[in-house]
Amino acid sequence: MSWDAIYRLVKRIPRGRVTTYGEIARVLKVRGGARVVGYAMAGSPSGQGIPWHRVVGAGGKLIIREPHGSLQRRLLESEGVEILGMRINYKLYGWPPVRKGVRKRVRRPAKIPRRT
DNA sequence: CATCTGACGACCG
DNA sequence: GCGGTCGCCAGAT
Repeated sequence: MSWDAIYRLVKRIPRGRVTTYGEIARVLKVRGGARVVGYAMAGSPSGQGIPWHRVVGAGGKLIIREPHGSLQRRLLESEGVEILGMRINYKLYGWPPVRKGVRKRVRRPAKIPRRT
């Protein structure tokens, strides 16, 4: 897994929305899971428009320690994301990375060949 | 090669 | 809901 793929996905997060390390890990099938995604973000090259601040912990928790924590907080608030304590209302601001045009199609029990 | 350290997350009490 | 544990794995030492 190249971190580049992670960065590309993060770039797609719209302003005012957030997603989680775990989500990214699942969608891109990162071997190391969420933790490695966090590691990738920590090493994300600055000045390349990567909105790292839009990536939060599971459930919308802000887990970044200082000195970047407060920065993330500021950036998010400037985008209109409401922060309560150390967390965000993920139900409201969460952005699903998955292309959900593809809803899970429930397998119809196909018509039972009715014998007469 | 052995250990340690995380911008994580699921679980459990 | 909150803190503690444990599993995860990629670098750093």
